[in-house]
Amino acid sequence: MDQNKIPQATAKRLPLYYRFLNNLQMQGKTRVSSKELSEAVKVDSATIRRDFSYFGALGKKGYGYNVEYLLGFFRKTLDQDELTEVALIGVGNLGTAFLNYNFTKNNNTKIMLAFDADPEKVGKEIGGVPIYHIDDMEERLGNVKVAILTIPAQEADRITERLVVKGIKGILNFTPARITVPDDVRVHHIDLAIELQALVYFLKHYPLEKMGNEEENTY
Amino acid sequence: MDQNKIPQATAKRLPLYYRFLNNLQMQGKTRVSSKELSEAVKVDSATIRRDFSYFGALGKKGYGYNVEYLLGFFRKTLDQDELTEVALIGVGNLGTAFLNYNFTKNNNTKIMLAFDADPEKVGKEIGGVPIYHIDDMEERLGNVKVAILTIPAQEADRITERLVVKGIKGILNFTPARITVPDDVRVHHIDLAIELQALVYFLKHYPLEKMGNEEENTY
DNA sequence: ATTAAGTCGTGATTAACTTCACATATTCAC
DNA sequence: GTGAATATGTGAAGTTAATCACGACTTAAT
Ligand SMILES: NC(=O)c1ccc[n+]([C@@H]2O[C@H](COP(=O)([O-])OP(=O)(O)OC[C@H]3O[C@@H](n4cnc5c(N)ncnc54)[C@H](O)[C@@H]3O)[C@@H](O)[C@H]2O)c1
Ligand SMILES: NC(=O)c1ccc[n+]([C@@H]2O[C@H](COP(=O)([O-])OP(=O)(O)OC[C@H]3O[C@@H](n4cnc5c(N)ncnc54)[C@H](O)[C@@H]3O)[C@@H](O)[C@H]2O)c1
Repeated sequence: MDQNKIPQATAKRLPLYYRFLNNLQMQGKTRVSSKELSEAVKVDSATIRRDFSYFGALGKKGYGYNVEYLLGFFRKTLDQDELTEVALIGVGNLGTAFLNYNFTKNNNTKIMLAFDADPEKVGKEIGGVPIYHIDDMEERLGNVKVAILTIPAQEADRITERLVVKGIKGILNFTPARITVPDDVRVHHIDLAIELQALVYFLKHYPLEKMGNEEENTY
Repeated sequence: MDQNKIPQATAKRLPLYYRFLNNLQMQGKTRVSSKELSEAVKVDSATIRRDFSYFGALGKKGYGYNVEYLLGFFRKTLDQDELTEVALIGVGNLGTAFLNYNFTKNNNTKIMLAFDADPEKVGKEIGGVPIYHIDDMEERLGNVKVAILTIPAQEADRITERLVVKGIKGILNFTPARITVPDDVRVHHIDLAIELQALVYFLKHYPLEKMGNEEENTY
């Protein structure tokens, strides 16, 4: 691909920058510095300049960055004009929340369909998204390449296997199960129970100083 | 604190190890190697051995680790016997999901109370957790030190300010807002829209190889 | 007792990312 | 114009974490 040299850490921050630049533009601001951006998104200003520099010289010394220009640049870079269709598997507590939300704000992703094993749920719609039976998954999935997994952990391996066979390439996994996939399938785990436990652990074992800020408090 | 030298990356994996060791014990296994663990939690076996080694020599060469012993050790290290009380702010789509779930499995954290601004919700219970009005937050919060934030983004700064004044030390922030806190308060951002966008970005710009696995597919 | 297989713990290395610090360029007020 | 203020882009240094690779020890089988 074009820019394979961009660090993954940078790539993960791009949507954040993009979102904030959109806010700025809606407020009518035409210009922004890395320092301003830094305060808003809580990322060190040097890191922001470094991140931007991977794409070339986007700013002007002594001036900063032009919001309009930067926004246009990121719109292209982040493929904001192409819609990526997503499937959601498991319409329980979490799945329902995601369907209602559906990542509507300024996004290039949309949950198009959902699956569940519960006949009570099948046939209904939530947030405009139709819910089909899990048995019909293969025939309904079509060309969708990204799935959100919000089923019970013990179902995760079986369903993942089926998703992979059907050609899914990206999975956002909310189950505690560490699923096994071939090398060409990307899985991002979001393990909410662990996030909470880790936060508690850090609070007890890594106390922060009121002043001094040696230790960063977000990461 | 006792073990301030443990890398943050290691600390974040501890709950994961702990959970899997629990599973092993329930299956009646008495012994486990770093290789087996590695396959289950998808962390390199050398990394696992290094992680454990920060706590001393927990294993035996040629044998592996004793499940019972390791589990006992981590129970203490992760303070699994102390309950950390948590408050949830904003009982909407996400908040409701968390209340129903309430991190019940083998956990040392519990959502004790919730707050919302909507009079329809106030006075009810979800998953056994009482919902109070946000106006009563200060008087109800008591000594709770950890909060989960699931309110609309534009409310985030105002509520955060109040939480900080009341003495909250850890916030799990699900809003897209990058909240501002003093140095002694720890915030973990979980930005679900960005996680999805980042996954899509990686799929398009960092294609993985079917074989070879140069690039790790989870992180 | 000897040997082969298994596994840990860790020094050394490599890799990824962040932050410092400053030369350089631009803007703005007067 | 001129000078002060501003802010980028980046080489260099620093930080953190992942991985390699192997000596040392354990187990179990013959
Ligand atoms: N809700 C939370 O706050 C929370 C927090 C942390 C982790 N999780 C994890 O997220 C996952 C979902 O959690 P939840 O609270 O939404 O659970 P849930 O039980 O409310 O929902 C699971 C849904 O999956 C459906 N399902 C079951 N088997 C299925 C199958 N084979 N195919 C398709 N659908 C199937 C069920 O009918 C149900 O609707 C779980 O793995 C859970 O551990 C949830
Ligand atoms: N639901 C999702 O899938 C999802 C995904 C990504 C991000 N988020 C973010 O998570 C947050 C919550 O999302 P949601 O879908 O649950 O929203 P929601 O609108 O369903 O719920 C928000 C809740 O907060 C309450 N509230 C509003 N102002 C309040 C105040 N001042 N004090 C206390 N309570 C107040 C509302 O009454 C409502 O119950 C939002 O910031 C959203 O951007 C949600």
